[in-house]
Amino acid sequence: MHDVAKLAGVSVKTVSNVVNDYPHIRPATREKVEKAIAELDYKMNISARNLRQGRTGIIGLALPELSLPYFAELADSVIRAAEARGVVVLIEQTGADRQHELEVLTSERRQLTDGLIFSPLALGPEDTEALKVDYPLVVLGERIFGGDWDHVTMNNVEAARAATQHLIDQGRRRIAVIGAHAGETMGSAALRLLGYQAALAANGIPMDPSLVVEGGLWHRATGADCTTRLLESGTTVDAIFGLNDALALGALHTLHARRIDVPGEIAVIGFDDIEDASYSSPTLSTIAPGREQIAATAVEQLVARIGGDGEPFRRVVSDFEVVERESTRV
Amino acid sequence: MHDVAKLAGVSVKTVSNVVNDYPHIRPATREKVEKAIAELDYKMNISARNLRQGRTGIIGLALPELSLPYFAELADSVIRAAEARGVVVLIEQTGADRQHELEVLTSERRQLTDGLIFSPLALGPEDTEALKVDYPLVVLGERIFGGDWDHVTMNNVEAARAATQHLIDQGRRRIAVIGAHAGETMGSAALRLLGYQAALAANGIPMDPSLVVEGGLWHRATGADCTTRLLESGTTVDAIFGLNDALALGALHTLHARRIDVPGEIAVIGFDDIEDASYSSPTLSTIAPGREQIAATAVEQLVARIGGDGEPFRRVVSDFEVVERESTRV
DNA sequence: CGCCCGATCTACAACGATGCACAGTCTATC
DNA sequence: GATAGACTGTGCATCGTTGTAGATCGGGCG
Repeated sequence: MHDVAKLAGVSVKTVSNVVNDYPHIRPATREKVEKAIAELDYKMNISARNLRQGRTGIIGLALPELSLPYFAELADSVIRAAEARGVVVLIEQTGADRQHELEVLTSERRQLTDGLIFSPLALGPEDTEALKVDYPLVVLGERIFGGDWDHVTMNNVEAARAATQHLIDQGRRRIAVIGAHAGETMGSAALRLLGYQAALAANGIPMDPSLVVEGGLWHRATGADCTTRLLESGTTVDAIFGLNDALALGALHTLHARRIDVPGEIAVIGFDDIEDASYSSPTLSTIAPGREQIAATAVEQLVARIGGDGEPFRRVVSDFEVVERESTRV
Repeated sequence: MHDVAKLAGVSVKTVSNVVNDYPHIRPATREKVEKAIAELDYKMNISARNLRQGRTGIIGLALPELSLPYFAELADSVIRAAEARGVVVLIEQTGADRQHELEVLTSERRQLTDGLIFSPLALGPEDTEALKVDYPLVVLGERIFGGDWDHVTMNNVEAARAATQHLIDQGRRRIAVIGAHAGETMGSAALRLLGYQAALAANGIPMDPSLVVEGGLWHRATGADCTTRLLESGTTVDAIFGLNDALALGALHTLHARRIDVPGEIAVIGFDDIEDASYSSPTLSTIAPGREQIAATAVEQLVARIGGDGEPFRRVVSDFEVVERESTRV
């Protein structure tokens, strides 16, 4: 910048003013400076600006792991949304481990980022305190509610109810759920299960515990495994609601292996609308949770906070949609 | 740091020396300083250190898009490998657009990263010059060869030959390829096609142009579309080699929709071994390209360069493996 | 006993940008 | 014609850290 100033015959500060679009500069001066910048191929030193301004232009995104398609697609959307606002994204993987999730909040890396978008999977209501941090934070998902931070989430209960209702509308009555988490009162599993129960109740269908299958990590392998256990339990089933798409895809896998017709014998619906859902065999009906909307809202909110927005903390609930595909099409 | 120094009764520089493990410090002094650090909960200002040292501890990872499972899984591996070496990863998506890929190389963001791991998909040999950059760069993939940079790649020709040979070993003779790129001489498409041709030649099977189906982007939709065109062309087919897994999964989708038995009528093999391949119906045979190894090697090499390694540029070729699953199991 | 050397610590000047206060130079306005 | 107020541009201090050179102190050695 010093060299540019010398070449243009102005002060260093004027060069700074030009690159920062300070309004009161004569066109002639601006032109001189810009010419000098071009001639020397000058690039601003970001580290210096960061030091001076106390900002880095980087936001953190903490999620379980990118191998899970839902999070990969979420990261994709977040990166795009961030780009549109001129910030870049540093991704950290927590592996859905509670300790690791807590570390992310206080890690040295928080120094490097202006704020954090955090999608916890292992934290619970007992970790509320840990989320009271002194930097801008936007929390995604349903693990923890009502704290002093911004929250972008979706209406899990309503969406799960809609998914279940969709199956009921097709005449299914023995609807199993796979991927439940016993004892959980918060979190996607609990909320989606609530929606499932609400739909049954609304239609006067009794809830049968043998149709609720526990399953820890929401991977395909878990879905496949849950389905095997379900079928081998001998209970009657005419539909399966996978609490996410990976589980549902795992279910399709098991059903296919056992030559059970989908949706003829058993209909299947998932949750998340990951890309795979459109390409499985049969294609998977699911809930589209408004991923783009969640990402855009989260980034927008975070950037506003970084910019000093002092509004009260907000909770944004995104829209969802039932997507009907082959796995439930009669 | 100033406050810590005052509290500990030493100079600022001594505090700096302590946190940087400078060897010549009396244990008593070190202890005093560490106590002060703990008491004040002091955290180093990374921006200031970055400015002073001209390093950020961040490496860039430029790839087409995270929605593509192969790249999501690659990013996952790269982030883990980077973490093991104490650096963090900034991901940039190029959308497989040539212009965008060129921009990534000169972007202002390169200031923020100490080096770049770059997986181009649209660049070609004519862009060799653009890759001659003044920061550490490790290139992944097969788009461009033999330049002045480090390269981590896999043996595409051999792997594709092995995949094809696997089909031939099962008695298949009318083996189609989907996802070919006409006119390309470099890049995964061209190399894998070479391997395919080599396998046919080695087994005395004539190459039939009607079995080579063009397809631009290697998405599932493309694979589904290619397969439809292939089947409607009326040519005889008893196996399909998808140049990547997404294409092969798309093919499975179309075959399923048309009620064509896999592998009974048509066997299918892919390339990449993404997680989906284990959970499709039927499960997909494929080539496992040693993703972890590629990621680890790339990060290791980049970090070495950043550390000032001045060795000649290296080209590392990773191992691969044929993974047999249901889609080719007789 | 004096000198040299290593261990230990300190002062100062950077790294490259920007906020602030201030000095001129020009318009409007009365 | 004087004066307030907007335009333009400058110099200096400063963000928090580390490299460099140098000060101080003991101990070993000839």
